[in-house]
Amino acid sequence: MAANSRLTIAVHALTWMALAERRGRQVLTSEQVAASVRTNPVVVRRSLGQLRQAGLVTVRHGVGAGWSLARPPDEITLLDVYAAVEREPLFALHHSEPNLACPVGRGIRPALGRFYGDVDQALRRELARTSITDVLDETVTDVRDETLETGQEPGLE
Amino acid sequence: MAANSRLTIAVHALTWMALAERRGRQVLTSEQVAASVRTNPVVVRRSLGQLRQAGLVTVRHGVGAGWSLARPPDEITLLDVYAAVEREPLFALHHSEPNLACPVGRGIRPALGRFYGDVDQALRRELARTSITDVLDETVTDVRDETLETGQEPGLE
DNA sequence: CCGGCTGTAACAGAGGCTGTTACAGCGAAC
DNA sequence: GTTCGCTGTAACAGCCTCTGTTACAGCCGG
Repeated sequence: MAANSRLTIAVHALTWMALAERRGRQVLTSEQVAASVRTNPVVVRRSLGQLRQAGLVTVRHGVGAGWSLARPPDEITLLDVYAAVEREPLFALHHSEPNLACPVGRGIRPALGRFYGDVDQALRRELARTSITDVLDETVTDVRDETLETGQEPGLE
Repeated sequence: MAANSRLTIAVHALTWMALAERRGRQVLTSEQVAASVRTNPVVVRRSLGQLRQAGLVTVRHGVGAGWSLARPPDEITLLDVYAAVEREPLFALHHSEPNLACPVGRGIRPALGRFYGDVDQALRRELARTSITDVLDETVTDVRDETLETGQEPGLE
């Protein structure tokens, strides 16, 4: 278990929802998504819950409940997903306050904050360049020949 | 304790070494650096050890031992420090293999790997734009009036 | 040889993430 | 209104990372 795979889980879920939508299935349950990601349905619900709070997906309760995309998948970018799922800044400043008697200790936090802000902006600009549709197209490109043309269903049910 | 502050610690250490160098002190001990960062000397040695492996600093043993910059500080970029200090990729892929019976499960990992690679490149491009000298100048700008002109020493000894 | 500092192992505490169980709540369908 | 399936969420365990700390061997200039 290394870094944090929340962005991957969320994008995987959205990508599969986009594929299902293309095939006319508008609603998926957390269990169906979990079958593709191969994790526990609760993990998927936690992830989709964050996406719901960000307005990227909608949920229906009651019998026949499940999740749907709230927007066309080409209007959902990786930046939207990242912002919904990651709260911590990319780089943390000092955990304990540095020595304010030292010029570096006193001045480095605002300075680093500015540079880190620039890096964060660059990261977000790049994330905004890719949509869920882009991910889906790139994903199925790799498997089109083996699977899609045989009409296989998108995942276990 | 939130995210990871290793980049901050390493940049802080290098920035202070650059300031000390400007003032004619070529060698600093881990304890002197730790006094500015306000952490344990072992933490500093761990961090500087990674920078040494990356060729950014040199170390002297024996009496009068300590650390020096291996290159002029304007030739050390935040990317150099980042590469020396961070090993994990920015975003992790799935911990357990997704369901290969699903087209998304099968194709999404290489697809995401490509998009994540683009993001990583953008991040590194931005990090490469800033040098330790830039950080030092930005840092002392904030405190020049209060401290530098009074000739105060850079940190506790 | 001495003394000071590095290099590194070992360990503890805190916290995050994933995975899991359990259960209350909701609402469409009947 | 009842039923039933799924959501929403709490609670917990296991694992891992990071920071901080102690301890100690190794190195080398004087």
